[in-house]
Amino acid sequence: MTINRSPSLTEQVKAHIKERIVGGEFTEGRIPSETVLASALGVSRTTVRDALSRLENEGAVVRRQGAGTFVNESILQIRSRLEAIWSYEDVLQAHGYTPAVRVLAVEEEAAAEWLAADLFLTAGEPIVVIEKLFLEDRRPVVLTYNRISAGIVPGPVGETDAATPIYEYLEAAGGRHLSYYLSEIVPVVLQDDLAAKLDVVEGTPAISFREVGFDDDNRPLVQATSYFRDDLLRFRLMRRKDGS
Amino acid sequence: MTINRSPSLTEQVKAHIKERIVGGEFTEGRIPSETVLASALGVSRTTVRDALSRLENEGAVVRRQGAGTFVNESILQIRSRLEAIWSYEDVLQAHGYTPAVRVLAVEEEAAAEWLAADLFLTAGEPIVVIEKLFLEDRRPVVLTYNRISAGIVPGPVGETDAATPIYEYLEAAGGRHLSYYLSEIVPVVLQDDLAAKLDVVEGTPAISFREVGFDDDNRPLVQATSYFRDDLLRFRLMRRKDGS
DNA sequence: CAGTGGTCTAGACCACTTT
DNA sequence: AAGTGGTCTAGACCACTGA
Repeated sequence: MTINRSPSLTEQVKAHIKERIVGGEFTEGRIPSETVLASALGVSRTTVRDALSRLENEGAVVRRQGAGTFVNESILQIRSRLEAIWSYEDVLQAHGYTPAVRVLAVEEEAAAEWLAADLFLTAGEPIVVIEKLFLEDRRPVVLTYNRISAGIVPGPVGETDAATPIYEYLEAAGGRHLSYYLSEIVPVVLQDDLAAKLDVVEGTPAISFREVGFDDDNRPLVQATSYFRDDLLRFRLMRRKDGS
Repeated sequence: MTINRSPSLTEQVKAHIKERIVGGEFTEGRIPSETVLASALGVSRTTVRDALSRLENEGAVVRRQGAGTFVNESILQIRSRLEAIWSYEDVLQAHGYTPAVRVLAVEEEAAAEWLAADLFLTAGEPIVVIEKLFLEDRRPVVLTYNRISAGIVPGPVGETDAATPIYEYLEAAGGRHLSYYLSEIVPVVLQDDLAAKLDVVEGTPAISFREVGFDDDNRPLVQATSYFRDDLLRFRLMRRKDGS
């Protein structure tokens, strides 16, 4: 491991430790002490602590005062961690599928009441709706509707634009950085249209996300509604006592 | 604000800032700079940074290099943040309900195959199942099944034991500290028994959690399955780019 | 009691945003 | 150019765990 700046030392140390973790180097789950790591890597203990804190936040390790720092085996298995999902293609890939995207529709509409409220617009303003289907090989897994104010992406939205992940597109076309989603988890029963598009029998229960994506300044950028095939993709989550 | 140890300085600084946030003191959303806070509170900048980091992890504030630290208004509204939920009574209270718990059953059973796998037992070992219903005034909102190895709580489980939050009970009766849950989010359609207990018409879609609670040593303590009335309690979540 | 992580300080420099 | 958060150091002491 060669140490230089950018990415930061802390980030490099974090990556280094993570590598050793996934490499299975710490067989009993115990990670070397902070002092040992610091002197081995030639950095201060503070830097090592910073790196370990970030790994702890991700759930990769657990620290116990007086005892040591340990690998969190159970969390490493999870491939679809709800908090960490940003690209459905990545998620499908992590599940061993060969993902594909199909753009079903790109339409301009007038913002409905509820949508206007979500996006801080006034009802009737023009918005763009992108309807996409994510597939593993041939079977549909996720159906998404992204709704963006036409003011954010002035040009017409092409098919290839629509096919790129929404946060990339917002960055490229709108120059806006998608920072976080506020998501609502809603149970639904798939009927008619939705059942047909996801290729399931009518009446199949499914999870639906209704979420709003914000930029760094807490301004809403996009409203998204998604539907998932529970038999092909099931979400997991770590809930910790501290609430992080 | 008087500063003394225990809780730690950092924790006190964090609490202090949080108070001022919820008190609406930072009207434009801007929090004083780290240097200003440090000298005003008579602590080092490191301590202030530590406190702010924790607030950032909770989603309460956002930091932007070169610009400042800002209150995250949107997250403060959320009353049922999925990651932070540990007691359904607290959640119901936060929604303005008057919560109540009703213990429907406490039974001893032999562990089924799937449960044994979840709890690292062998099939057939004795387990205790606690069935509880959480109500707001008179309407049922949450139905939970907690399954614990009988070896963890050797004594018989009384009605009042069962009524206490599961993590408190495990602490008191079993001397085990519940550290985190690994949860699976499953869509279901409420039928028969479940529909009756939650007082909804058959065929109502609902969210269900299937989760396993672990202690600090990554040992499974309890398996829980829960069902929610979507019309009375809907879960929300912040999904950030970094993945924490 | 030795070793671990937790807290805290004071100070330096850097990267970035804003004016 | 001034001010902000981001990184990093070296060192001290404390709280806790485990042998």
